[in-house]
Amino acid sequence: MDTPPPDLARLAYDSAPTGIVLTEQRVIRTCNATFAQLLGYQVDELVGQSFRVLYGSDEEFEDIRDIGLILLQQTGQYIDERLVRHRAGHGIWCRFRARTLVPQAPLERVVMSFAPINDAEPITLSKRERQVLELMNRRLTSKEIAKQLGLSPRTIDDVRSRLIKRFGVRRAQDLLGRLSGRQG
Amino acid sequence: MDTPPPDLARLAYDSAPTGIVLTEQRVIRTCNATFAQLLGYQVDELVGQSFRVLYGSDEEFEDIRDIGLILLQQTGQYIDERLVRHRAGHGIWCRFRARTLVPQAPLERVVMSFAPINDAEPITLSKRERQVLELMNRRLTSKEIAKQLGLSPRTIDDVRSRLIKRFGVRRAQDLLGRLSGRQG
DNA sequence: TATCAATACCGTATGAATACGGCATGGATA
DNA sequence: TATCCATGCCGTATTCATACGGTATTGATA
Repeated sequence: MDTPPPDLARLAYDSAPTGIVLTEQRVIRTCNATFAQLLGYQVDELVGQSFRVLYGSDEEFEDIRDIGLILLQQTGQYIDERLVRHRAGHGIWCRFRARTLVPQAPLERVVMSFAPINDAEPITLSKRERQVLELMNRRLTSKEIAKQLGLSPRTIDDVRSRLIKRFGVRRAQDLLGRLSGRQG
Repeated sequence: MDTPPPDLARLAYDSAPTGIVLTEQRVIRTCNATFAQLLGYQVDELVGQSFRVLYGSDEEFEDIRDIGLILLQQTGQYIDERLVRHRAGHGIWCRFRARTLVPQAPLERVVMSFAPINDAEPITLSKRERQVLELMNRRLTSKEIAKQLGLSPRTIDDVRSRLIKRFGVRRAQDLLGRLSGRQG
């Protein structure tokens, strides 16, 4: 093709599956379309706004003695689940991640992501299931996995058959194809 | 200041807390720095690569009879948890989201996000806890919340006191400030 | 053929989360 | 003062996930 290449990074940013926002001193400097749409706004309605608009009314917005801020300072990032307010008034539960670009002054410049929590996610694994699948992925047998995790081989079989039933596949191996392999 | 403004959208994209990738026909066209770093690469090592590099070795990469692909076609998006392979060989469990930009041909252009799953996330709420917190956020009393959810008022108290203990706050109201209010 | 792995189906025991009850206390407010 | 609400502490019952045991079947493979 001879058409100029589109700005794919910009496209990826705007249509990312999670909302992304960059704030400076709590003021929104940029956000992607996904984020604006999530909350019922247009991007240009949000840019320049205080982050406060996303939250419940009369919280003491300046109170910063907060777990989040401390972790942000110490580790550079912070994760939780939080309720953000849609323009229409209702709340939306999101998995929230924040990363500061200036650890010395955590709020100076922060990039955040918001992913709506779907209470009926079709695919959710327990910690144990993830452990077993990871070792299955390395072609270990039940016995070997059991030894690694300090469990009975029988228990590994349990985990496997649970997964088989839950996801309706024939062999647990299929899950590896499904969860780690193809598509997308 | 007189310095030209930085490209904040670009900055937000690259330093977003979640990895973001755009593929065309399974070939990576762009990804952010977070994604590359998550897997142990430089961005320019990944651009142009087949998405296959991220996954286990000899999976039949072309087999597309997949839950994911069907949902991607039907709903435009797909979410699961999956294991991606770090350059160093070990697996990383990620919460995976895909959104296709061309529903008629789902793989034509896909934007995905990868957020590492931390098994010891300090803040995780159950569905019930989210429901109760959301209604608390609207200043409803236990009785009112109970009526809304079809539960005993006593049970709402339970949920509240569980939350109070778990997060070490004095009043459940504090959680609203913490989970929905300040910071970031 | 003999062996081993994965699967299927039969159990049981434990622990955690959830839902509920009673009751006592402290604080706000009508 | 009387009432209502949130909280704390004492219970109990149910459900589900997890972990484990035995045993039988199938399929690959040494």
